[in-house]
Amino acid sequence: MPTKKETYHHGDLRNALLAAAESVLAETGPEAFSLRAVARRVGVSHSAPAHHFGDTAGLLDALATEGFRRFLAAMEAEQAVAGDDPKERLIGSGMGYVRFAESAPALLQLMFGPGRKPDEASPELQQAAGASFAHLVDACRALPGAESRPEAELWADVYARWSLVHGLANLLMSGRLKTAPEGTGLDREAFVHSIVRRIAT
Amino acid sequence: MPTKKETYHHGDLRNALLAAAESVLAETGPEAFSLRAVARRVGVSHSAPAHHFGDTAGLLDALATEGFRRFLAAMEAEQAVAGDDPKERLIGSGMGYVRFAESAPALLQLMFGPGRKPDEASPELQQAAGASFAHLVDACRALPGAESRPEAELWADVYARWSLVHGLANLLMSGRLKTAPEGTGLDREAFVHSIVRRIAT
DNA sequence: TGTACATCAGTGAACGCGCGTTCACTGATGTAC
DNA sequence: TGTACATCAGTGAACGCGCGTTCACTGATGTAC
Repeated sequence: MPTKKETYHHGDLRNALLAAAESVLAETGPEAFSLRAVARRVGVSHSAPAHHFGDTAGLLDALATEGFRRFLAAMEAEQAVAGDDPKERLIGSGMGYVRFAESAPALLQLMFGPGRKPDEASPELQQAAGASFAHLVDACRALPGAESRPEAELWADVYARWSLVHGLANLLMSGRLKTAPEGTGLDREAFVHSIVRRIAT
Repeated sequence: MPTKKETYHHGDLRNALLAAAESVLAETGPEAFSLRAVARRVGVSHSAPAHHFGDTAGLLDALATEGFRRFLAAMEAEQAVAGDDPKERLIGSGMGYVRFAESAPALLQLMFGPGRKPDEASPELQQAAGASFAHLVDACRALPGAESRPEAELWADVYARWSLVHGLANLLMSGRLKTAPEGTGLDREAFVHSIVRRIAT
């Protein structure tokens, strides 16, 4: 009586491979990423991944797609907690963005990093990424007074907010803001929040 | 009579290797980077790079150091052109930041990307990176009214500005802002400038 | 309910490749006398 | 000015390694009758 079902067929190998790929990416970095390393982690033959994803790019593409879905979910969750005020909701989304970056940095790097040009991605990936962008645009357009602003300024607002939060996420991920600067009297979380809050001004 | 001096000794192999490393990084991406590829490009034996840099990490560390120096020079140059007004000078630095990112994206990725944690870098690299950060802080402290702001807000200003410009640079590099959005009536350069300008508000 | 067969999921040996590292070497340069 | 010798810069063959890809295979599952 085996503890696990030790069947020849895995049953959910595709998802297991995705999860393992994320771990490998997080633990060993993108340089050391390989299909064989992923297969090894799942305990499956090294040629199994190709069955599901074709090649490395296929696996990473699928992983990035899943990443964007979780990313959007993280922003929506924090936004929902923030209540009804459009400003607070926008700030909530921003905090969701940053928290996702801290909880899954390797994934965010994969999603936004170089080498994965948006227009070369699979349709699923493009759609998932597009939904995240739409979320941001909606949150900006919901701000009071947004409808009366010129289009050029509105778009500059959108990209400035995106840039700020995206840049902050990257600085945090690359270890450039491990603690709040001395003299602020804030802990890191509060300091980060005080920066993110500026997207709603 | 050979066209070039075909001496056994290269003469300036170290710099030639750095330049080649940058090209390789830019053209084939960090995944395909290898000491052998760099040596090949310079036309030198594959074991020559190890003579100068020890290993891959040593070469990349040296390249990142050079990157930070050029990065700072780019910001200082644009700042100098901007004139005397502290706001305009800050905006100039920001534009220098963004332009450097567009002219040498692979280098900026190397400098700020994951895997090169700042506190594991060589002293030269840390110093070059520190000088760039100091440049930003100085530009912020030179703004009118800066001396009367609370320390916590001043630091939040610094990091918010850095985040915005750094995030914008990354979005540009990853191909997410190839043209200004429709309806803005701006070209890309002007749109980018309208975003960067917000760091001086 | 039983049987035959097609399809699907995963195996594992084999291959060729580019990599980093090592090491004995050789050509060029600088310095001491 | 000439010679000897140490040092430095770069060579190239060899090695072992992990990789992606290929391919004939086998075990499990589903479907038709």
